[in-house]
Amino acid sequence: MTGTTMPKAYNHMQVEEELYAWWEEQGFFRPETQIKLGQVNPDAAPFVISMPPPNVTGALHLGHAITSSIEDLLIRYHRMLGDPTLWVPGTDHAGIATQSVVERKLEEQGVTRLELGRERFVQEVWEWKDEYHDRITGQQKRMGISCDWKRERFTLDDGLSDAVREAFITLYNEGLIYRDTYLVNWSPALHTAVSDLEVEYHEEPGKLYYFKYMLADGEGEYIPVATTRPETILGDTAVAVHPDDERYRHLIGKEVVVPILGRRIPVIADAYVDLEFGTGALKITPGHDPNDYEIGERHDLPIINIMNKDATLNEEAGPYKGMDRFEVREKLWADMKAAGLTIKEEDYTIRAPRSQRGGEIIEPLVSTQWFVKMKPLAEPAMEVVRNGTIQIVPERFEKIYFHWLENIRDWCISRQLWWGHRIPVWYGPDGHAFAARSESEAMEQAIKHYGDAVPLEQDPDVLDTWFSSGLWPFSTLGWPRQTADLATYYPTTVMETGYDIIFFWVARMIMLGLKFTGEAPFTTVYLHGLVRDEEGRKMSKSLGNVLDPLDLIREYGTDALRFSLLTGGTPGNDMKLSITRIEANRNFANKIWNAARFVIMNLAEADLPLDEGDNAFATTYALPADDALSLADRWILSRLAAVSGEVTRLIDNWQLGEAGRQLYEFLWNEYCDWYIEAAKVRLYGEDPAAAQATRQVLAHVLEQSLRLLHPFMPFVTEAIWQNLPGMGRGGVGLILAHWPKAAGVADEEAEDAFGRVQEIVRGIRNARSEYGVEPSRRIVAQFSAGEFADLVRETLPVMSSLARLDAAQATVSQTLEAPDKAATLAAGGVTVYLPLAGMVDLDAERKRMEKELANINRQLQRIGGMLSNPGFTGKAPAAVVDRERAKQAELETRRSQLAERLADLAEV
RNA sequence: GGGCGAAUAGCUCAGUUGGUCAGAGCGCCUCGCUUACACCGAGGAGGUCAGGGGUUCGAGUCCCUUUUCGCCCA
Repeated sequence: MTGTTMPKAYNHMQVEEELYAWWEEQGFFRPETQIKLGQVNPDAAPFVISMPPPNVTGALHLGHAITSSIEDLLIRYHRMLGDPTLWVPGTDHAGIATQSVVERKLEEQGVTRLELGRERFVQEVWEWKDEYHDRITGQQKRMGISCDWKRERFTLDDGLSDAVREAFITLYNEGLIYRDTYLVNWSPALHTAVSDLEVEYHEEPGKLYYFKYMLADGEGEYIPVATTRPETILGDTAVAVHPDDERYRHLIGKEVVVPILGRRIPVIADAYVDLEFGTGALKITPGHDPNDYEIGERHDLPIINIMNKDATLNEEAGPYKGMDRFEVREKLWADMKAAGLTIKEEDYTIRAPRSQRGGEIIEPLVSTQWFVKMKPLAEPAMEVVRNGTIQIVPERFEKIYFHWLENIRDWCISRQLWWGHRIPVWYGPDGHAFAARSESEAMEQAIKHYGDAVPLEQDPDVLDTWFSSGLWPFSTLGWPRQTADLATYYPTTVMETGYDIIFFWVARMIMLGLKFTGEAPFTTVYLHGLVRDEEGRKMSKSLGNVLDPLDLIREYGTDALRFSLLTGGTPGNDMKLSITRIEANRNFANKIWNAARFVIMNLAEADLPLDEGDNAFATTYALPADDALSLADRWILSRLAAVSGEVTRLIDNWQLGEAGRQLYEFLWNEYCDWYIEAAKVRLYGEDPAAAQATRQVLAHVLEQSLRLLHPFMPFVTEAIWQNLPGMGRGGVGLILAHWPKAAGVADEEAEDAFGRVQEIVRGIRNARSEYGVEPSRRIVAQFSAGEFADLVRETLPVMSSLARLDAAQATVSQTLEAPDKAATLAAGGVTVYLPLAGMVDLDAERKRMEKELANINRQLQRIGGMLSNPGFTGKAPAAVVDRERAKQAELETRRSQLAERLADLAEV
């Protein structure tokens, strides 16, 4: 045994950054390198992922970490399969989010955006972007992601900006983009319109205010009305009642008087009114409520806008002009109370519309904005999912996807911001709009239109960030230019992201992808759940409870974090972060490290032949001839084949977590706990050929397992692999090694036989423990092994080592007269006597065996019931019935063994 | 109001064509510094798989229903 340079404990800090730099420098993340090195079949269909671009708002959180973990797993897996693999990274300018953080930062310095002016402000944001971009990519590198940094994009890059303009102009020319004055969601804090999706509704305690709408011509007659927003009374243009409502029918067509303002408005009938709610009469404010807006359209009601962009009231509010809306709510109500117009207030839970970004109350406000007509885009997007061109995983999200698209509304895409893609529209003096790629192009159009050059002014607004993100899968590959990348790598393969942006992003990419490229932008949508903190709270972009993955990486290592995120949950379901789990997975990395240390220490002197395989990337340690294999060797090889097949199948079926868990169990519980321990016997034994064969199997199984584990834990596996003698020749990394082919057939005989060995060893260990035998003491065992006598003889050295038997004193026979004072156990089809001189209490022994016997009888009864049921034997698959029969036979053997022994004991 | 998800050992969670599926990690109890690993090893305790009904030879696993929690949409 020689030494190794591998330290006793795996030190992730020592290897991760260095390995990452090496991978990147070698170009391993690029498909070009795969092709150049011959690692890949250049004609094979490429595997491509467009990375969901993180916002350049701030630091990454665990949501990004899970995205990185899953996507890198898929990328590494496919690269190892030999597919040309491309992962396109990038970042998103995140209009509202970034603009508001920079604004906040400036405000802290005592400067406002308006003071600075558009140009200088945007410059500030670019500086912010540069800083955070570097921070973000730095974090991603620490996560170990193997994306092609040379193809990195930013949504405001020139190329992507071209794509945005191209998309806008195309839609505009087709009439799918239009400008209109409409009731939109207005953020008074950010001074911009936002889309429906950017409004979140929160249930909050509020009040329902009941008051009197006095009839204009009645003697004190009034209609009672209830509202949660009294300030909107000032913008009312009607009061609506249900046409069938007996209470108010006689008032339809009459007029009522708006409190304080004294305007006269009509009482109208509309079936929208809910008879049960409030008083059954509804005040209508078309200018400040979406439902009222629709009712207003139906009845041709005037729209009165009472609000300024900052949510103070305007001159339409009469005496309340200049006051904030919430102030008015109080003041107006007080004034109405004084005027005797109020009835009552009651507590009421309101659904407050709040900005997804800043959390402020959103006000519905009429304003002129740009919209995308969605219906024509939605239909094809539904079709590609319906017909299977795109598969959504987990499938249940399809329903959500369809529901949204079926009820889609036009998309408000203009934002009154400075940070983003400027709307490519110029206006002539009369307001005529020209959509163009540049001002000069707009001028050409203007000259054609007006017959002469006129001063043009570009629309000051920018586009919704998601408009550019919606083009991401193809804009990053060069579109609208017909580049080689676009031809080769588009459509992409998998879109992997969180389910929370299925509407914001996924649906829009599908719609825009189909529209502009004629193809679905990817074939699979894989949606992961949200990572929550330990209290189960959502970790969201600017909520504040974000955990920096870097802290976890520093403490536990990237592999531990990745493995935890990958195996900690199931597809599409949220996951609470469990620190103890990360710790456990750190330990797992250490476990593998040490298993490898052990193997390598024993390998160093040995001359290990290689199995060249199909090519250098498949080269692994050769296995010894079949007849040189021990039972344990055959067993672990059979297990490796099974696990390798299962892991492959599970990844292909998107069961990434389950695949990881199987590897964990295989490596820890089978390879380390059983195989390595069993291998030590032959490794340190007298027979050099046996030792050599064992080394080969140890090395082979480890090497193949590292490949399987690499996509889950890239660093520790690569670090170990680089230490494996003979591997990594020619500067190749595990990162490019080929995925293990479903090797060898299952060796059922070996699995059955070794299973018996395990049962016997466990039985003996259990007995030792129960009798309190000192761990270090070697004990005598006598096997009455029946048909398994040969097996027991063959594996006696291993069992002796694992169960600390005195091999020299052990006896093995087919049948054996039971010794008088011995603990007895029936396991693996054999009876084992442990003559623990002076330690065996026969009464206790009897009790123990009776208990076990009872347990066996219980099981036999259940199986007997099943097997005697013609329904079961007739209908269940033969394999299931056979398995139960075999189980029954095993149990009957054990029962008779135990019964026999009990009978013996009875005579003592 | 509609839809979806979750409810499994003290805690965090697995369990995908219904037939060793009653599991893992952590925690807990007993031992142990055996030359890879104490970031470890061995043994052990612990759950009527939320309640009820149904389908089936057989159901955490499918259907219905109730309860609790969470999310999405209106």
